[in-house]
Amino acid sequence: MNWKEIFPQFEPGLVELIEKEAVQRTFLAGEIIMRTGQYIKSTALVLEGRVKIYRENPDGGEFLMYYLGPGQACAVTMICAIQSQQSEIMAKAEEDTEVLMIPIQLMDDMMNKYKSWYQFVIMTYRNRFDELLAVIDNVAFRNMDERLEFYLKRHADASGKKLIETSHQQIADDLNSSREVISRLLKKMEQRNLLKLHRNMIELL
Amino acid sequence: MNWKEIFPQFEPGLVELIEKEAVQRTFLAGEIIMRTGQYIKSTALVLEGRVKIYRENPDGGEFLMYYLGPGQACAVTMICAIQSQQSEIMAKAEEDTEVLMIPIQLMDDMMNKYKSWYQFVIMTYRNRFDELLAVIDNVAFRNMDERLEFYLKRHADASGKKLIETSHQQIADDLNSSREVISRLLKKMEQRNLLKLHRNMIELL
DNA sequence: AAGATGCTGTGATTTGAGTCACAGTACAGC
DNA sequence: GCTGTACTGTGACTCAAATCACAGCATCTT
Repeated sequence: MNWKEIFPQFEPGLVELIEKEAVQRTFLAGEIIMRTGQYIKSTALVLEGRVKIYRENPDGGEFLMYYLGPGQACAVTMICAIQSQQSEIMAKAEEDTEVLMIPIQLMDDMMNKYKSWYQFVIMTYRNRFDELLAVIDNVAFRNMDERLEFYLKRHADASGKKLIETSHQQIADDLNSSREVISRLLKKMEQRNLLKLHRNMIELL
Repeated sequence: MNWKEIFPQFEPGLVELIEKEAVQRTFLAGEIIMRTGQYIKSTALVLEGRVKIYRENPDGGEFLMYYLGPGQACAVTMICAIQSQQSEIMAKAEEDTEVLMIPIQLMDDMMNKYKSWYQFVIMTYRNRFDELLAVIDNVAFRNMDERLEFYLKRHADASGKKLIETSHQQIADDLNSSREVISRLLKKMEQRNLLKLHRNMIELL
């Protein structure tokens, strides 16, 4: 997988620098990329696969914030990286995932020298900020059924598939709800012909 | 009110530029500084007073995200400013408030030229991001009583006073709850000797 | 002073969602 | 095949919070 095709907007000097200094790394599905409280030493750009950014709650739930796909980067990593601070969130590979790790020491210099990097960082901030706003909207204003619909839609968008391979329990964790509630709501959606339920799989219609 | 004392970290060249190009403006308590969907033409730095950043919900509530005090700036304004995009949030003066308005055309240049500005912007991003994470934690994981306690504490911190001058209805709006629920919870807190209730005023103990 | 308006307190009821209990089903491994 | 494990479906119950209904107060207006 050639990262230059995924980030075509980067200017030549920047490409060279990344070529020289960055490390490409693979995470297997389920592997934790970053955990709460961990110190950050590099910024991660996603090349392939899907990364789940979530917040761990006191009693074990994994409250989903958003997914990162190819061409995206974690805003938290960037901000933390710049100030070498601790992260407040968890990142996990949902599928086998390739990332490009850029050491934080380079960040300052890159921001100053390469306009295309600077713009990429700003765009990343804005997009992640907007995603957080959407999450807040959902938990603050919507009922579980609406949140579930939103969740399924986003999952499909992020993976590009109509088939969502996951258990009801996993969805409940992501939404900080309970399995029974999700099962019931899914059943209702099936009756409304919005989807079809299978074992470990939901088929959107 | 001299803004240079509030932003002592700004370097001389930057101070000069702001002196020349920025406009100082006063908003009266209750005045809307920015509304959802509005196009942004300048970034606002708070000099004095307090600005409430909130999200309007479909049926009229004002869901509180955070307050901005002297020395702080709105991250959303900055991000939107840089890309001249629409805002997703509302900003309102909670008290009479002085702000310094910096035209967006200058942003790019300032980011490139002045390290102190660049650092200020990055710091602002990070702080606001963290506040949003805290908001998500609260609505996702906490019950109303805990959220109310957090709300009162934050209000006191932001205003620097032990007296919170507001109605139960206003608190309910900020937390996207209902007046009766808040009244009852406040009563319970009063019985636990955490505060004392007055008309349009809550006294923290 | 009388009335109007807005704020607060409190019971009764409803509702969305979480919890408990348990049954049925699909699949993996032996 | 049989068996254990993980996933799913459903009824019954509980609980937090929203809603409804109203009454008492404080403050302002005229």
